[in-house]
This record gives sequence, structure tokens and C-alpha cells, in this order.
Amino acid sequence: IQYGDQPKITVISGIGNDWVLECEGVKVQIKNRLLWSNFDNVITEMILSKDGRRMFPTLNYELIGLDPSRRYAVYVDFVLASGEIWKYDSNQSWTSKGSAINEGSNYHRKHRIYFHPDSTAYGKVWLKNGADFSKLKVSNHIHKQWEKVITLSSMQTYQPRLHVIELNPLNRSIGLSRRTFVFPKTAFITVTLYQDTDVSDLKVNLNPFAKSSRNKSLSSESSKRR
Amino acid sequence: IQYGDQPKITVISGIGNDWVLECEGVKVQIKNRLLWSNFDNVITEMILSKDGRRMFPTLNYELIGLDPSRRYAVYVDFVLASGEIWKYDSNQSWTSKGSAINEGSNYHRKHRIYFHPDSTAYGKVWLKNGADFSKLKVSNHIHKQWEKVITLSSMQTYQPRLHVIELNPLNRSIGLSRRTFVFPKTAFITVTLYQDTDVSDLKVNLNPFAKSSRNKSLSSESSKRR
DNA sequence: GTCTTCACACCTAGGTGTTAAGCT
DNA sequence: AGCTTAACACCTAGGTGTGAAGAC
Repeated sequence: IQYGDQPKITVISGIGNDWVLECEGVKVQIKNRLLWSNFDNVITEMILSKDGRRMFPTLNYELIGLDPSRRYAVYVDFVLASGEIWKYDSNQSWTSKGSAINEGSNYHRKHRIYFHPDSTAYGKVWLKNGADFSKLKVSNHIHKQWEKVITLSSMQTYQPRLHVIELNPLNRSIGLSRRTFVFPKTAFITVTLYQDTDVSDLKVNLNPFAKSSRNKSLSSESSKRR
Repeated sequence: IQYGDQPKITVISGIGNDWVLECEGVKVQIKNRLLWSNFDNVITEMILSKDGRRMFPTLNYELIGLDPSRRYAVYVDFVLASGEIWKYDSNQSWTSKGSAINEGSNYHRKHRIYFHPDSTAYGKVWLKNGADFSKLKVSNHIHKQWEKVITLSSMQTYQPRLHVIELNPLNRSIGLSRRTFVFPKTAFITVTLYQDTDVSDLKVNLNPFAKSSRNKSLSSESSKRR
């Protein structure tokens, strides 16, 4: 498989295994890691649509070690995982088509930030409910900021990052600290149509909303060269 | 009809007609007033359920005159409209059963506050989208605060109030001002089962989710004494 | 050619009033 | 007797991949 083995983003913080990271007393865990691990052997593809498409699997974090009585803002953003544009070639593998330019601008970055709907909330609430980003949508079109739809470019790889901001109790305009958590396993490549049949098979079999397509994909498993 | 003609709550602010109020340069309008006005001739009933029931019609406000670049928090709360407990008697009219006690405590008040999910947001966004409280649910059971379910007592009358807090740009913990808007026409009585068939007829005919009950209620209109 | 969009059938998720049973 | 709950059929709303058409 041709693909950056390690995403080229700096892991700002976090020590631990694939699904658990710790940073200054706060531990974050991928809550639906059993679901994510089904995609261990493929390059996970996420569909971009005009109106916005949910991710599957969802970004779902468990937060441990917050101060229950302090307020926190929680958000995710998306940064390029590799700086390249990819294509899925006739050999059914991802190969580079060149490098992505003009992708890291402030304009792009602004549309790649998604605050969790519960923000800001007390640590108590985050500890109880975690931060489930199931309503997050990704699109290849620009949306108004309040629509809460992330804009990404197709055929590029992205790394989601979780940010936890602890707020000053006396002045919520001021963040006392920011912790960033990067799980390389949640990186993905953007597409407008699934390329790898292994990926679409996984989506069909695991996503309840895709149940109706399950009967059609019985034999596609064997149709792919390995 | 036995019912407090004017709810006994102090209208803290607002001049205008039934559906438009103004307070210190900010104007608020009931966006779905055409819907609400269908209930002009009845005592509007709202169902309380264990898990929480949406209101119908919804509290849907249009906000005019905010500063686009300032941040605002917007929420509704519910206060007693009359201090009495009511019953729907055999003459098909609401009569008092006595006065409600212990209803204005801080404990109750705490569970009767619902921040709009978009709070806090820039004036620009409120001006564009208004404040639609369609996801608000009312229940006769206490819920965890983050579940965002309002707790009310059955067979009592409540007055929803809209509050608009302008936040200090430098310190979002501090509100620069609070404006309160009270629309008496949006007051209602709480029930666990509809009492007045006129009310259930209106709900069935106007709420899209109740469409399946429409065929059954063709003749109930005439069954009620006037 | 290569990527994107649209329309579609088929699901999940969840909001209705009604009816009948349950509770006090 | 009066109020509450549970189960239900029937809706709305909206999330899926697919296959064909569209765009460039």
C-alpha cells in the first residue's frame, strides 16, 4: 500500500497506545475503538458531499481526569496528514498525484474547526458523556460557519485532532490551557465515491444506515486482488 | 372559561402587540405566530411525559436589532402563569382545585431553564437564524441537567419567557445586560393526557407528526358542548 | 478519463395521538 | 375518580450506498 506510513503531522502531545493518549493529567480514549479497529487494514475513506456527510466511524472520545467543576471547550480540527493529492489507480492502490498547495491557509483552517455542540460545559458533563462528534459533517463545498459543516478537499488525507481548552472560571474568554490529542488511526482519505471495495464493504456491514446495501455486496470481497 | 385572563406574572419588559415586543432597541417576534394563533380560542395544553415531550407549537423567536458583532446568550425559562392547580371538570371547563405551593423554589427554577443550543453566538447568527426552541422537551420527571429536559408540574399553568443576555466581549462570564420578553399568548397548561378535544383536534390537524390520527377526529368537533 | 453530482430505494431514529392498563 | 404510564401503529426526518448521468 502506497501511503504515508506515519502521517506527517507533528503529534503535539500524548503518550500511550493507539487508542489512549495522556497529556498533563488528562487522558483521552477513543470510545468506539472496536469499531475503528475494523478499518486497521485499509485506508479509511470518508465521503464528501455537497450538503455534508457524516463520518463513519464517528469521532467519539472519552475524557478522563478533567476537573468536574471547571468549564471546558472541546473541539476537533482537521489538518493534512500527508501534503499530497492521491489517486486510486488501476492496481487498486493509492498513489501520489502531486503535492497539495494552498491547503494550509487560514481560510481553509477556519472551515475545519468544529466545536462540540455541548461546548462549553463543566468537566463533570464531559466526564459523564464524553465528546461524541456524530453530528459532524464533511463537505467539499464551503458552508456558512453556523451550519457546522467542515470543508475538506477531495483525494487528500486528513488527521482529526481533539482539543480540550480549560477555561478561566472568572473569565470564559480566556483559556487557561489547551491540550491536543492526535490519534493517527483516525486519519482518513477524502473521496466523493468509494474507491476501495474493502472500505465500502466495511461501511455497508458496520453502518446501520447502510443496511439496505448489505445483500448486494456478498461477493465483492473476493473480486479484489490482494 | 375559568382561567386567569392575564397571567399573574410581571411582564418585565416589552411593548407591542401580541406577537411583537421591544426592549431597549431589541425587538422580538414570534416567528410561528400564524401557528400559535390557531390556539387563540382554547387553553393550550402541553403534554408532559416521563422522557420529555416537545412543545407544539414550538417556541420560535425572531430577534431584531442585536449587534451583529457582539455575543449573546439566549434562553427560555418557565414561570407559573397562575399560582393555581387546575382540573378539567365534567362541564368541560378548567376550574381551580387549589393553589400550588412550593413551586417557585430555586430547585424547581433550576430545572426550568433551557439555553438555546446555539448559545453563545454572535448577534449576526441570531439575526439570521432566530432562536428556535424546537428541541426543548417538557417532563413531569426530574432529568439530569445536561439532558436539557424541562421539569414542570402537571395541571398547572406556565408562562415561557425569553431572555437575551448580551455578553462582555472581554469577559464572557459577565453579562452586560439582560432583556426579557414575555408573550402571554404562549402560556399553556400542563397535562399528561389531552383534556379538551378542541386542543387535541388542533394538535392532530397542525402537527405533521400527528398526521396518522387525523382520520379519527373528523366528528369530535361537534361532540363538544359550546 | 477522472472526479462529482443526482435521484433513488431502503434503512434508522424518533415525534405523534390513541387506547387501555396502572396507580394512588 | 382522577391522573399517569406503557405499548402501539403511523407518521416525519434524515442517514446510507448504489448506479447512472453530469461536469470538466
